[in-house]
Amino acid sequence: MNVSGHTRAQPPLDDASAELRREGADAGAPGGSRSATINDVASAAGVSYQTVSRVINGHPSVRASTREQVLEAIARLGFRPNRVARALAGGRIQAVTVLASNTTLYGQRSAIQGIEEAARIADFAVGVRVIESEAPADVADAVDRAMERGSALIVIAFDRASQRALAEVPRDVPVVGIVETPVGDEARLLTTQPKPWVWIDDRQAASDATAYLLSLGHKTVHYVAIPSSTSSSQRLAGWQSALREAGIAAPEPIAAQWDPRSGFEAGRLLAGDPAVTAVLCGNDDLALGVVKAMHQAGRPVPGSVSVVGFDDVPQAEFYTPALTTVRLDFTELGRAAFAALQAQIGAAPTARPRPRPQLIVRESSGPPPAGSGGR
Amino acid sequence: MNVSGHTRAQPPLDDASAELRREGADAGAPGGSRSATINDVASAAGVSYQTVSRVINGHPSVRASTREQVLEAIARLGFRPNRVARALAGGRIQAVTVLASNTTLYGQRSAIQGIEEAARIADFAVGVRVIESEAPADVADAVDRAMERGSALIVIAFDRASQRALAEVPRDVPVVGIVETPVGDEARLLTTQPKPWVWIDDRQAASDATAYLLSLGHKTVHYVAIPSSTSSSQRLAGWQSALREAGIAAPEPIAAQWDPRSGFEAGRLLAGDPAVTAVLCGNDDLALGVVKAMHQAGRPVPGSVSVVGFDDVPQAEFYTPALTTVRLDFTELGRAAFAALQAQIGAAPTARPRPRPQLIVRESSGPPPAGSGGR
DNA sequence: ACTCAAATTGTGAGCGCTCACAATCCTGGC
DNA sequence: GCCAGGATTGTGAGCGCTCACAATTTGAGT
Repeated sequence: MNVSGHTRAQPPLDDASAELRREGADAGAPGGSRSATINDVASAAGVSYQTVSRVINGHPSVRASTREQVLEAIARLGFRPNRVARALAGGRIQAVTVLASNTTLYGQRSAIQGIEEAARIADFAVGVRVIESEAPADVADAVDRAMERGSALIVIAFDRASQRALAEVPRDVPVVGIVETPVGDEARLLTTQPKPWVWIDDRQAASDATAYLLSLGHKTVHYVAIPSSTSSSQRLAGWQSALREAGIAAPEPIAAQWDPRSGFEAGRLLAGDPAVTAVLCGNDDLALGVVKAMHQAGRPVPGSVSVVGFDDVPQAEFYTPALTTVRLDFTELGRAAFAALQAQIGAAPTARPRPRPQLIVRESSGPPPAGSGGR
Repeated sequence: MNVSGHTRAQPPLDDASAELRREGADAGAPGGSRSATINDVASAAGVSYQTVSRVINGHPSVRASTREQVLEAIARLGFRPNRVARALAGGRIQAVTVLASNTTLYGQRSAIQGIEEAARIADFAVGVRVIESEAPADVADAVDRAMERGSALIVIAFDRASQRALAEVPRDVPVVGIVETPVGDEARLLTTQPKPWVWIDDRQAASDATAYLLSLGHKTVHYVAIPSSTSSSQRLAGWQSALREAGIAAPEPIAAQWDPRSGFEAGRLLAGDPAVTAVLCGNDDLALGVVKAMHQAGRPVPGSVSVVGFDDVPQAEFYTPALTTVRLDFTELGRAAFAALQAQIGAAPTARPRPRPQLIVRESSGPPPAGSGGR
């Protein structure tokens, strides 16, 4: 790794890079001097600064002709309202901060991507703040910082730390939680105490995936679970219910983390048991690890064991074998979260379609081996 | 997908969630009323607001005893300086915005992760802004927005759009570019015109990886390239130089994108040619696609073809076969970028170690098949 | 033409903090 | 014991914008 430690050149500028600079800049900001303020626009348009403020905020009672002039001056001066000043003065919120415990896991990063995209369209600034640990102090700190005046919050609450963070957000701050499918008490509570939460309902999908494996002839389906913020997730519940419907007692789920290594370890455990012929995994990384472990244990996938994941990461199609998995559209979920936030702060809520999870059958699943299959 | 469209409950609050709220909050912010300002602290400590300002900014000339009192008042009131007001008043910069063309690709997302981590430690807020397209207007817009007063910039410039963005940042804005290894003219320019850029020097690594494949007995090594913002990347150059040193004419590199599908297509192309026994890929996703294509074409990896990637994504170890690849520490690169930024804006630059790329040999590479190998 | 309300515009104040400067306080030296 | 000069503290002003309100202009109605 190479780090050019030099400080950038000071005012005496060279022509080469100066030439590059404004090449293709949009209409505004001519010259390059300090950007125009609302006052500059006001005097340029011959109105008061307040009128300009009204125009840029879409206030109704401004005469059309006046608005025209102001708009023209804005364009001419390349004026851009200063978000910071706006926030200080207590204006409309124009920023979201995403609170998450991890920005690299597929679900979370995809959600962030969706939020960023929606926010960009709505001309919101987006901030990101990672919650360092589950420790109360860290959680409180993360919330405090993220809240800093002028920003709404979206909390990706897929684990304990972020779940706590979501709970700790003061009620006067606009917030939307991206959560696991509410279950049991929580779900019931939601009907009486609606909260601004969004989620992907994966119970049915988990059930479908399980039923699919069963239909292939497997006697049972094992489950390798991601950590759940709630005591029992709906993903797990869906798996259980499908098993129950088929009159099969659910085996003990294997508790794992989020990463492939954890899946690998779970896989090693499972590989030793010849009764294991079908494994449903909480996410694709886990599935990848399980497949690898099976492989190493001399149990080909799908020949000897079927493995199904959750997420459908872009790579899943190209794994060997290509992974059968449940597609979860986290990017869309992120967009939905942002839409919910807009609804909450009064901006027109763009109703979003609700794509459902979908089982994508590929190569990693098939009938059980002749010897052990058939029920 | 389920979206609870309800707005959050208004002031009439329920005890259950109220109980959750401040549970475990840190020392400060008792009660929950509007947070304390610098003035509250000032009167609580019996000094002027300016003295408080001096204390929170670590100004030297404040009597120790006074500082004590102020600090005590700050702690007692749970005061947190308001970042927004601070930015408005022209104080020290406390925010970075990361400009990138994509936040999900491994390199970029890892860099963002590193930046976030370093920024969090330095108590900086971090924003993210995606550059929509290469179009000048979009690029300019992204830069304009990101710049909005009070924020420094880090541009992840791995492709054309972001490279343009980097070039367009006005010179009075603190900025650090995360770039590809400078090459040719650009590298020469850097010696005279040092810029605040950081990069991972991957030329040697590319050369090493190529030499490694050659040492296994392959007659040549093919290269599947990621898009490069510079006309020729150092990754490509390293590959070429290793080939040249071995007295081998470099075959035409295959131009690809960043994604596995693109690698798959390149792989199909390559699979048809029996002379192809070793393929170096610009990243792991490409390698994954190439492996898949080879597999489908009946050319086992590494039995018939060796495939080597770049990045060492966390999954690489668990691919089948486990991927031989060059580990690139983008997270550390992100941290370095932030450190460079701090150096630039005067904050103490934490010198960062410089990890180097490293070839990780796993299962996807081996000697060429008996029939075609040996040189 | 004249009144009145509504529509439109302008004024005052301040968000919380930082600059630049002026006003104090203290210390030593004589 | 008095004064210079630095150390320490305080005051004034304003960042760019938004509130709340007051002032002005309209237009309808009679």
